[in-house]
Amino acid sequence: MKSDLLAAPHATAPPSSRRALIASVATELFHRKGYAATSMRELASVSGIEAPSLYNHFSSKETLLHEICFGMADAFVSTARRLAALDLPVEDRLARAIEEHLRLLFSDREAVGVFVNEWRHLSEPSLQTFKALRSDYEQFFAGLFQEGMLKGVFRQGDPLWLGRQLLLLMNGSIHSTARPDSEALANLGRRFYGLWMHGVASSTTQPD
Amino acid sequence: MKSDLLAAPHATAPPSSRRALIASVATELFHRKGYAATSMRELASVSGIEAPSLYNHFSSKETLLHEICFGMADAFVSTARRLAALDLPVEDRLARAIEEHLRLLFSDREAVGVFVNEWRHLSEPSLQTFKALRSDYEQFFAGLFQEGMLKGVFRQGDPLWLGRQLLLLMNGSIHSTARPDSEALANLGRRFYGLWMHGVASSTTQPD
DNA sequence: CGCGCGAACGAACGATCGTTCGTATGTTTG
DNA sequence: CAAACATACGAACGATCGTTCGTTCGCGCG
Repeated sequence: MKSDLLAAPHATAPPSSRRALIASVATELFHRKGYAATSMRELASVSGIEAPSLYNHFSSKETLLHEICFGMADAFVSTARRLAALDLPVEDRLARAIEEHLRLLFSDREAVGVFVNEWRHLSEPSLQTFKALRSDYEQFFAGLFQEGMLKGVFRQGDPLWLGRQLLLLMNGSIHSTARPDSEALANLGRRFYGLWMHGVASSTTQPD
Repeated sequence: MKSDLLAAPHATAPPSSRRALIASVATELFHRKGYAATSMRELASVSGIEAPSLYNHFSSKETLLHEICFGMADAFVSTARRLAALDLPVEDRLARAIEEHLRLLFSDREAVGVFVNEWRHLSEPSLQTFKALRSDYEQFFAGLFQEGMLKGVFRQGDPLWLGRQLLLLMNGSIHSTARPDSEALANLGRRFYGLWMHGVASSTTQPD
């Protein structure tokens, strides 16, 4: 196995090796048309290559999917591990988690799209492993809410539900067309944080 | 063979005609495996029929998808039209919209799953029409937020963004395993409304 | 120079795809 | 009873699927 170029957060930069080019094209096609609706021949054609040559770089179609999905999953989980170790008030850690999640999300939107929508086409045992990683990441967010509730910073509720909903919300942002620069990204993060913390009601109205 | 006798006392909603049974099975398969990954032969097999016989009821595979997607789209849009005509304070109309959206969502989760995830496999011109219906529905929610902002009930923000995010959030609920009864559904609606209105922060903390 | 090897290709494999055709079998209608 | 119709099926169509095979080409290295 060569270097894991998928982990590097460059979306548009031209990959050096042929292998990385194929992975990048596959990511785009899997995202736009779906895994099942993308054929190896089309992938080859867009890559400027013949279909059999693909198998000099990837042993199967599913290997491509595997690499994309687990590349993103590892990135998310390792980010979560890093954030969990931070010594900050829980609401600040939440803000950081939102910010980092969005940063990762926009570092390669197409890969995230595949990660979010196409993972179900993985076969066992990869599927099990993937779900476990996904659950880890959800648990990290759930843990933030749980801790915040214990400390009285957050209203009571189901922490796992809240974690999943927040992730759902952020992941939906990849559908917005504009590619945000780092400033716009920070703004988006504050927007999510504000919405999640205080909702849409004007501050004059009171909670029930 | 008269296998109709077996089809009578079936699982959730016993479809009267063969046509409805096929549509129901197609919905389940398209939802669980995806449109592209579902073959007509498998659909036939699960329906207890041979593949060519399907074409006595539906003229093509895409016709099935079309019927599922537009069936849900029409239901959502007509509900929105009904709600828009209601003479209620805007925040109450939002609560009702959330409630009705959830009700529709859980009335047929599999169809909603197809509606949300598989519409992109429609071909033109249906695809255009579908997107237009979808946009109508988003605009309805955006309109609620816009009106709420003008009246000072809601904090300032991008109404279309808020509308899309709220829909995204609710649509994600179909992944939860439990089938809620009408009381649990009402609770879920209040949960969404509360979260959306006031966020997760405990009421002692203040917005920035 | 010659040897090995990764990378590319044309051909083609067996499987499966969506769909059509001809036909058989009731059931309804005149 | 006969004509008409809806529904089912087996066979099979052409297309395309993921993948394998045998081969060739070009390059680095002894």
